[in-house]
Amino acid sequence: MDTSLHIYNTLKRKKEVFEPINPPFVGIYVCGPTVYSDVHLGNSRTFISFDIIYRYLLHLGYKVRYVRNITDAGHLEGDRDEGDDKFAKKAKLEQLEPMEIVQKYTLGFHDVMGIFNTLSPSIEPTATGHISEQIEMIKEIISNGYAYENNGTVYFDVEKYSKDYQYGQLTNRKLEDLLEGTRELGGQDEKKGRLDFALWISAKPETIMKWPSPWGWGFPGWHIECSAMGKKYLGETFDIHGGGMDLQATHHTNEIAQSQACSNTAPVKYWMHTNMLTVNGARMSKSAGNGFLPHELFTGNHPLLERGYSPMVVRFFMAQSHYRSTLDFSNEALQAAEKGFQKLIKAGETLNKLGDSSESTVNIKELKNNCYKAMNDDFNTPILIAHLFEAVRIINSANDGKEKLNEQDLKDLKDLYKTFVFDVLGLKEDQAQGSEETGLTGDLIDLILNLRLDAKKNKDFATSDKIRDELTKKGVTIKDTKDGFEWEI
RNA sequence: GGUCGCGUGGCCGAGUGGCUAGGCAGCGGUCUGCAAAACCGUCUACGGCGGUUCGAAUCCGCCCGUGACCUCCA
Repeated sequence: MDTSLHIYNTLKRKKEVFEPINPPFVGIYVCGPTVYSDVHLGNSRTFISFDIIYRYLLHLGYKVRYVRNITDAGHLEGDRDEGDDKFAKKAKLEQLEPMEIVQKYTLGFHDVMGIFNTLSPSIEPTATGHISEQIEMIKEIISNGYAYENNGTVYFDVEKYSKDYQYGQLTNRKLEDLLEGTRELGGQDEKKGRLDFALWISAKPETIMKWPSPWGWGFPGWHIECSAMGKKYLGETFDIHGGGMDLQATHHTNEIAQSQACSNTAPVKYWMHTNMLTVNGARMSKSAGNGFLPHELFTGNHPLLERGYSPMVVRFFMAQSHYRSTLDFSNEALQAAEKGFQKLIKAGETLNKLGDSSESTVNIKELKNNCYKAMNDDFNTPILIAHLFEAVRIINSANDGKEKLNEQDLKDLKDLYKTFVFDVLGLKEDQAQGSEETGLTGDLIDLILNLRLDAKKNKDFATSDKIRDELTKKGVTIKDTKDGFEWEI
């Protein structure tokens, strides 16, 4: 059986065996957020997906350099390559400095990533911190003849480039088709070709964020930052480049073009794209106005939500679908995920209390192999989770005395949980709302439940049920066991 | 209009040319004073019409529906 890791490569439109360029090192670049507004849940999905990919690569023993940029300049609205970028516009709106906008939403982004238990990237470079690298790259592209300057703005010459390379290879599009689908030029445009995009944009007198360049004061185009920073930290050709599927046709296509035009090498060996989060079948996006913010989800403070869901439930919910599939968002689906997540975590707690047996009625080795098989097949987390629920069944059955686990089984199961549930899927126990209770409250609940136990022994069920009902109303869940009770808030 | 996808049981969501993922919900049972939890069993689907095949939900064709991208968006 082939046990090597397979990755679906957008460039080839098929799964390929993953062979790093310089093993054991792996370079991975993921397009990070544009920090001019709060990240919504759809954005989060991409970063959670790549967090699991990063974690699995680490688990396999690769020395991974994970680069995820922060776009803090140069991102224009619309297709007009003029005027202020998103940060300056937002700054005017909120009456702040552009860099205050950047700071505010960068911190917010990191906060959300922390809440979702994602690992920090190895390097998190910013566009504004790499202006000179971008300028150098643009100069190189111009001298290679694939870009031209007009009134202080530099455009990438797509038609020229297409004579030597395949421009639309990532999305399998032909130049003629692309040209057909593009709208007419506005008239006062300075571009030669309608597909040409800006590498450097000349500043207007009122532009706030601008830098000096060989072409005068200006700011970089959006696509060049990722090419420049990927090259700087991971080399001219690196292993994996990831991002959302919406970036495929434009951003990543242009990244490839820039790198080819600059260095005459393909920048990336494996392109990976995560699919969109949808709401009622339509893509969640900023512009559509159907975005959920993470904190709205946690608190339930949103018109479409009946109540809140914890960050780990959301993470589990996302891991239950494959990263290349769309995932639809609904109360019902979240509730199902919540139940499943709790079952998984509770079984993990039960596992720690199990005693071993001299015999074994289960096959943990096979289970473990199945888990690896699932992850090796293009990070198939839903299949992994299906296998983990087999572990749940085994644990709970053993707890009921219906399966027998020997010492090795217990060790292997604990190891399985640590590896896949916690290290790879990146799940952790939710902070129960009541976990910060003082010991006194817990003692009091124990006291009350001990009184209830006495009532039960005396067959005074009216009293025992009353106590249970009242405590349930207060949010304390009671489970009777053979000779006692368990409770949680 | 062009490119690329998708259509799976009540819901979410994998996968596969024959061996009926998984979670949630439902139903029946075991356990329990009753619950809860847990376990066992049950329900067993692949848009429509053709074709290839011993055999297709899985491959091919057509049709219908739906989505993404082609314009900023993870």
